[in-house]
Amino acid sequence: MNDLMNMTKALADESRVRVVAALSRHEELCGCQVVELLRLATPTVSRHMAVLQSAGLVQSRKEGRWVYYALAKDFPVHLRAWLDSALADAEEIQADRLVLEEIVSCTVQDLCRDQKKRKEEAL
Amino acid sequence: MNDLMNMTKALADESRVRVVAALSRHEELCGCQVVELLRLATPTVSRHMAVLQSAGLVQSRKEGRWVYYALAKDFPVHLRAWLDSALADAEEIQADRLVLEEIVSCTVQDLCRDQKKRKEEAL
DNA sequence: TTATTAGTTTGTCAGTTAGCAAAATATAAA
DNA sequence: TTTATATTTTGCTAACTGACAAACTAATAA
Repeated sequence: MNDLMNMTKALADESRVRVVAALSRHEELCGCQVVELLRLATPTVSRHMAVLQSAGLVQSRKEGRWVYYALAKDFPVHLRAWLDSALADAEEIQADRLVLEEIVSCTVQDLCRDQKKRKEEAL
Repeated sequence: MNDLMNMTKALADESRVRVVAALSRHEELCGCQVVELLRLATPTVSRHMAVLQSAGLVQSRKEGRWVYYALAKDFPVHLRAWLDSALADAEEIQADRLVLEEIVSCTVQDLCRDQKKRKEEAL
């Protein structure tokens, strides 16, 4: 029961569901790409990813300075089916899909550089 | 997306998941039976059932003084499959099953009478 | 080594939520 | 009508959660 509750609680947040939906289509996303998608502060995103990981819904691997996230290999099949059908025509997810195409069309290096620039301009 | 989030938030509470699991096996349960199962204060249970209903996971009908709850007719199929498999051998749910057998073995009238007695003794 | 940078951890604040008691509502029984 | 009773609503408190900034870690680059 505890395992299930960790999952339901992880899914009780819109940002985290959006990440799961994104990973359902994109195989792997690195931290800065998720930051770009959600447009939340880096620490907040890090927290969200930690919650998803400790719930067993997401796994990660580290490559150099970057952390790549993916759906857990044993992501519950029925859960995925439910999410897919429930989100099939959700506007927010469709918008995310467009943003994601942009995000993955450039290298993570370029993406990080752009983010840094934006952050500096915001001061 | 909003519909989905209402569901995930409704399921992000152990008591509410236990109720859904109970209704997955018992077709209909009245309010006092749910109180008996969860052993929470009546107002608390009423709140939980309201959350489940406004999420569209549970429906209710009123019969005299009693309110009977059931899983919503259009309860998402894949969600149900996920919950069933995830809770198949959860200890808490197995314990609930035994309690439920007791609960449904007497009439709601008798159950309410017992609850009233217990409440008076607690003063 | 020193500087840079992707990500995490910590501290704090605002908003949300589960819990109960008490009051209110609705329906049946006397 | 009055009483009893099953459930809901309201008001309150304590615990939890998401957000950010600032400090910290880990790993590459100069």
